[in-house]
Amino acid sequence: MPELPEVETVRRSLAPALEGRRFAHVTQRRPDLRFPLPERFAARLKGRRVSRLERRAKYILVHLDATPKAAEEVLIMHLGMSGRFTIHEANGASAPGRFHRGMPGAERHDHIVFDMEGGTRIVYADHRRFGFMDLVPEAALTACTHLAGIGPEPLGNEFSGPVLAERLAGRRAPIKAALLDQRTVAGLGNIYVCEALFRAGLSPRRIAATVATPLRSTRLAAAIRDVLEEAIVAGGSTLRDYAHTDGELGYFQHSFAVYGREAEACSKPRCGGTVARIVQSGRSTFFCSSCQR
DNA sequence: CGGGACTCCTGCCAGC
DNA sequence: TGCTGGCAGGAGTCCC
Repeated sequence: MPELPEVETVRRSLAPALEGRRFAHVTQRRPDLRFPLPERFAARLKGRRVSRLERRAKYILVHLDATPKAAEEVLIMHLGMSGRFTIHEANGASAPGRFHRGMPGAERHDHIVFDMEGGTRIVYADHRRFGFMDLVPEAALTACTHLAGIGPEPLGNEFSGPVLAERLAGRRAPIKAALLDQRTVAGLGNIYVCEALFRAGLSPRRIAATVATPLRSTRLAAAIRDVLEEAIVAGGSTLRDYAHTDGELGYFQHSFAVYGREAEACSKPRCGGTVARIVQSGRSTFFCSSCQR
């Protein structure tokens, strides 16, 4: 399940294959992913030159140059939970590990194929089809339905304890739910919320507004930033469906302190607690009730 | 408007 | 061995 570190890892590996290049041909193998693809999606991309790739929250933004007929546009891509890109270079060397998980017939889920000038082929596969793509005018990007209202980037300069405190003030939801809400902070998902709350020593059940103190919000903001930065360095986490564009796996999952560790001893020195699993708003939450308060 | 429940989809795995 | 049911979860929609 790609969260910010996984999406950032994908963005970085796609960038050299896309930036400065044109789409020679785009093959759309079904009319929709999670949502219908835009009208004439493949035709509108053909011939367009990519200026740069950017990430916002869990979205990859592919900026397209203007043409005589069209203004600058942005291809918005969201991986959902099982979206995966693989890059196949023109020399015939296809990405190793394409079917590394022994997925017979996986090509059934290859929904979009981007052929770039120069011969590089980028395949988007998404067997659960929770991902989606959209094409919007550059001028309308920040106001578009996907991005409007999304909170600050946790790795950006605009994110800090006071900023987080302001966004949690008055919120009656559990802090776990508030952090999963992309309007609070951009890019967090179930895993990194659990890990950040553990590092900050805060209970996931705590009412969000009670975290809006200088001490707690500063501690939590730092924990969020630290865990995301460490995960990016590790190439993200690989669970179930996520893999890099070359089929390689991230390895941050080995660094999880609580996620997926139900009934294990808390890793905090001298804590002595046990990792518990509870369900909050239909999602598993892992935490140590001994040192997370 | 905030918050929670429900929904989409498919693969995988535990349990019978 | 083969089937079934539960689970995984990002984010949109709907309802209170």
